Order: sequence, then structure tokens, then C-alpha cells
Amino acid sequence: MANKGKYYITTAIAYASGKPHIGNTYEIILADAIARFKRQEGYDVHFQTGTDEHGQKIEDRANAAGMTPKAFVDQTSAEIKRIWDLMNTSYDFFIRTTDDFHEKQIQKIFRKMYEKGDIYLGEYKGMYCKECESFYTESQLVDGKCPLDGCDVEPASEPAYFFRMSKYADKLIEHINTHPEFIQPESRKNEMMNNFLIPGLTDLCVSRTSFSWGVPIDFAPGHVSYVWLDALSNYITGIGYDADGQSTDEFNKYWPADLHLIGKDIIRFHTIYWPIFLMSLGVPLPKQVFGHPWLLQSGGKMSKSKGNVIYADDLAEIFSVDAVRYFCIHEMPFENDGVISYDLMIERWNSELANTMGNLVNRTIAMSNKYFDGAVCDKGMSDEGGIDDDLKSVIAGTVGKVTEKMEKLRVADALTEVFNLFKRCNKYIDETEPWKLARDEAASDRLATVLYNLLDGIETGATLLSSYMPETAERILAQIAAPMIDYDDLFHAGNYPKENKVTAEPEILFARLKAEDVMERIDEQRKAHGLPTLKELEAQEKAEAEAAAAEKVVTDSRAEAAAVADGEGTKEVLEHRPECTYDDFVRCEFRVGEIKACEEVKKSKKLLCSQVDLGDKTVQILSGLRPHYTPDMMIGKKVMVIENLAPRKMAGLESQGMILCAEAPDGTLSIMVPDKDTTPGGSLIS
RNA sequence: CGCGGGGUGGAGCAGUCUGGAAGCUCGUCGGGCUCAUAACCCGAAGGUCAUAGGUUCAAAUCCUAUCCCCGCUACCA
Repeated sequence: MANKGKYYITTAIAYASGKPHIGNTYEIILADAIARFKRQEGYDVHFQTGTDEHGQKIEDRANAAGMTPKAFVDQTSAEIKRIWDLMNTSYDFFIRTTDDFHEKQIQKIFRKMYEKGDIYLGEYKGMYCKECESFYTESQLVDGKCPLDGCDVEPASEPAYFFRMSKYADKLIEHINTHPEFIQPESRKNEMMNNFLIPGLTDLCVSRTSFSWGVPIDFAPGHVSYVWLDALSNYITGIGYDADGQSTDEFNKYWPADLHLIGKDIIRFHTIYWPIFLMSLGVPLPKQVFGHPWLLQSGGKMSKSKGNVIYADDLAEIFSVDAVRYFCIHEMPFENDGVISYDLMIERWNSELANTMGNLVNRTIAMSNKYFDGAVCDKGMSDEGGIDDDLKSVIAGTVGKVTEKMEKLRVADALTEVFNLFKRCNKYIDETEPWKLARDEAASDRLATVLYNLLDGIETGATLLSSYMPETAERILAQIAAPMIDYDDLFHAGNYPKENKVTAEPEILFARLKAEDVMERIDEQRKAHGLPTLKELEAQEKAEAEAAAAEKVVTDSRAEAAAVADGEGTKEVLEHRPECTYDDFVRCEFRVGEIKACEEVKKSKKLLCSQVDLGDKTVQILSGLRPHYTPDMMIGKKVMVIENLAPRKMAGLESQGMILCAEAPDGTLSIMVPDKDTTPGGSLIS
């Protein structure tokens, strides 16, 4: 096998905040398929993955769990590694950002950037509110006051380190423009250029003093490194980069990385900040960054509280590791998010794994045993009509197609090509009708040749399958008693040993599944984990939907009552809230307020932000009225306000009360206003 | 006008960059076959490619406008 050079591939390091679900696990499986394929092609592959273990979120989680951050990440990192191993991923190195050598290098890197002048000690400037001890940017302020409590704010600053992003922006833009393959898929490139690079980069704050779980900056007590600077650097520290110029041979051999495989959500960090950090260090840029789409779960978002999260290990227990690998790779198109569901997995299992592939292997081996006692021999009896030639051209042509798809990172399509080969083999059986040949003594040599061709196709298919489903590939090869074919030999047919004997007792590779049985097993598993069963989940969702509908009926009925509307069309039985005592009621302070100012909240579709005069004070109230009122319509109105409602933050702004509204059956909102003239501050008589 | 993604036969999707006969998988119906895991092979039905304009000899594909869905944001207080 020719050595085609080195290939360094990385996944993003997983954030060690908890157990990764199937969507997170997808990335390592995808990377593994690529790494295995490159090795098969003859590249000297280095495949790195790991865990990202610093940051405030982890510090918080650890505190909540009553653990030290280190103990916490030791646990989560081990769990992540366990799942990566379970999924049979062939990484060469698993880095942890809490590894000593990594932390030392981060400190050196930080210092090097600092000494070069790319990092400078600046001041984190903002408007400071003493009440809430927080900084705000100009745009966050409301009328020049603190958006939270309306107090006066004053310009203040605290020392922080900044990275001069702008210094390298032009160089990066040029690199992206001259290397169209750098950001994949290409649509992401425009996103980065238009949203971040062309408008101009602002200097990035790369140190934090608000928490301590990070790499300490050795020359600045109290400061820890920004997590992204820490995390991104794993790609070079993991292979032995040294900021003082003592990098290892491994680093010199493998860097620059050939591919950073990451999720589409973190493209910005990998295509802007990371290249710029590298430029600052004088290290070459990675060749390609691929922001893969997400694997989503059908029927709603995965969420822990809902209890519908799918984990790879649970899935593997039900379906087997290779089947999970197959689902993940197959359901993920190149550019759009993929969907995964139990129904879909069962369908794939039955139609592809069991029918197309498993059954092909099984029937071929069965025939070899039945007609020749398992002995296979190429008698060279080709047909006249070109059927054999056609099959052979598919056998020999598949490797090229697979390679081409893999080259373009179209991993799902590459896998489909392998299955196309299996489908072609099934068709070949119908074309040649071996059972008819078996009835004719004279056709014995032809029959032998047909079976040989089939086994040849299966061996080639299994060899090409090994990157995606390594264990299954081995099982198939074991059954047909053939070795893995060398990559360079895949370009021609006829690799199957000329005289051979297949297994006498073929084992079913993937037995067909019944949906009900699978669902039952899933429920058993869920019960064992203390989770609601699928039916209960479904019922729960249905109940929630009904509750929401009922809630709406209640508000609708109230709206009608308030508007003294005719009760037309409200024959349904309404659900009412429990009785409210007088004491409960008087705890609410209702007052008349006058809207002095009102504007749309930029970050929101629905919210209006009103300044309401309550007589003795003015409060800010956010309301979801934008579909119903414009700011102009609001200003000057006297409205009923519940004033002592606990404040709540929305869209970054605080709401300090609620404007009472009535809702019509069609959802239209109507502000409740006093019938006669009143002055702001007038309270509800009770 | 917050950012992003999408609307293609019953379901799930590819095709859109680089216009040139509407494809794939599943499902349905019909046929074939019996080596095999009720599997395999062939054929058929089924789509105004969200809507309305425009460019073009030619539009799912390019341009303009509109509608709807879904993520992110979190926000109907």
C-alpha cells in the first residue's frame, strides 16, 4: 500500500459539562469514518479528540453537584471517553484541557502573544451600576440608566487582557478568499465574511477575573484565560507544540491539520479566532474546517427535563454499535440537519442492514453451501450477454465513487455507494438465477462462477464498509473466509481467493425487527433508567398540549367577560383556577399608570417596552403587545398595571410590572383602560 | 424588517451554486422468482417543485415580492 502522506484530523473537544447525547456523539463517529477511510487509503493518520474542561459553566455545575471542578470534570471526561470507546472510534489521542502539558503551553502561548504585543492589558470599559454590580454597554442602557433597576450608572473599568483581532483581519480575509476550500460547506464562508470580517473585528477580551476555573495567566494574578483560547489550542498542544520553539517531531510532522471537524455552531471560533491566534504564533493555518450540520431528534427538541434525550450507549444496547454508527452517518446529509427517530432507525435496519446487506450475504453463503459444500472456485465461465461484465464494473468502480464522495466529505453519500454495490449483487442473483443453473449438470461451472462473482462483490463491499461499520465488515469477511482487500486492489474485480470455502453455518448479521418489540425493549430500558416510557411521554406531551389549549380557553373567557362580550361560541366547559381568597387578592397592587414612552424591543418580535408613570414613580414594563399595538398607540394611554409583581428580565431588559390586557377568542389583545378620567397612581378600590 | 435554516408525489429527502426532459429511500398497487432474514428482482400509480410576478428559446434552479414552517435568541409577567 502506497504511503500517501500524513493526515491530521480532529473533532472539536467535547465540553465536559455532562453526558453527551446522540447529537454530540455523531461528530466523533463521522470523524472516525473519515479517519478510518484515510488510513485505508494509505495515509498516515493522526486522529485527535478530547474534552474541554474549563469555564464558568463547569465551575457552576461542579458547585451545584457539591464537587470540586477537577473531580467533576474527571467524572464527565471519563464518561465521554467511555462513550467514544464504546462507539469503536479509533482516535489516536484523547486530550483534556486540564492535562498539565496543555495548561503549561496555554500559559506560554498567552505570554508569547503578550510579549509580541498582540495581547495587551486594557480596560474592560462599560457603564457600571453599583446596585447590581454589573457592567452594561451603551446599547443596553435605558434612557442612560441601568436597565435593571433604573439607577444612575457611571463609566467604570477594570483591567482585562485583549487580543488585537483587527491586526490580522486583512490577512485572514485574504486567506479565506484565496483558499476556497478552507471553510466547508461554502455557504458558511459567506456568513463569516458578511457578518464578522467585513464589518470589522473588534478586539477580543481574552481573560476573565469573574471566575477561577481556567488556566491562570502566570504574570497576572486573578486572571484566567478565555476558554476558547484555551480550548482551540488543544489542536496544537495535543501533538506537541511548544511556544518556545521546542515542538516535537510529531508536531512538525502532522501540523497543519488537514481537517477540523466541528459543529456548525462553532464555525466562527474556528475560522476567525483560531486562525488569527495561529497567525500571532507564527504557526501555519489548518487546511480545512468543516462545520457539519446537526443530528436532531424528530418530534421535538431533545431536552433533559422532558426525558426524551437519546444517548448513544442506550441506543447501542438496543441496536448494536455498528447500527448506531450507520444511522448517524446515513441520516446526516452534507448541509442540512438530519433527523433521527426510532421509527426511522427500524426502517433503516430492516430495509438496508437486514434486507439488502444481511440477506445478500446470507443467501450467497447458503447457495455456496447447498450447491458446492461451501467450496468456491472461479471457473471463468462468464455469460455471453455482459451481465458479469456489468457486475464487475460496479465492483471495481465503487471504490472510486466512495473515494470521490469522501474527498468532498460527503460521508453519507459514500456509505450509500457501498450499499449500491450490495443492491447490484442482489440484482445479479435474479439475473443469473443460480437455482436454475443448479438443476442443470452442465451449468455447474457457470454456477460456480456466478457464486464466485457474488462473493467477490461481497468482499469488496465489506472492505469498503469497514470505515463505517468496522465490526460488521469483519463479521462478513469472517463468514466468507476472506481477508480485507488492500485499497489499491479495490480498483479491479477478482480479489476473492480463487479457491476458498465459506462458513458452513452462516450467522444472521441483522435479523429483521418488529417495531413493537423494539419499542418494548426501549421502554424496558427507559424504566430501568427511571424515565417515563415512550407512551407516557406521548401522553405527557398530549396532556401538555391540552393544558395549553385549556389555558387559552380560560384566558379567552376572561377576555370576553372583561370586554363584556357576548358569550357566543363558548359552550365548551371551561376549566377554572382554584378559588382565590380575599387575602390572596389584596396582595396584588393594581394601579392606574400612564404610558409616557414606548418603543419596540429590537431583539424581540413581540415585546414593547413602555415607561409607565404610576404617580410616585415611573417603571419600565415589557409586554408582548407588538402584534396588536404600535408604540404610538400606546403613548398617552392610561392603563391598569399590577405594580408589585416580581420583576423579570426579558430580552436583556427588566420588566417591573404587568399591563393588564384582555384577549379575544382570536387572540387579539386589548389593553384594559379606566372608563373615566383618572390620574396616574390611582389604586384599585378593594 | 434580530440571526439562521427550510417549503419538491402519502412520509422522509437529493437536485438549486454551474438553468436544458422531476430523482432517491420508505409506503401503496400489480407482476416475477423461490437461493435467502415473508427476504430479492421488474413494472405502475402518485408531484401546477409554497404563492405571484419577472428574465430566458428554456426556470425546482436566476431576479423581485409575498405567505407558511422550524431552529437560535427566550420573551406573551
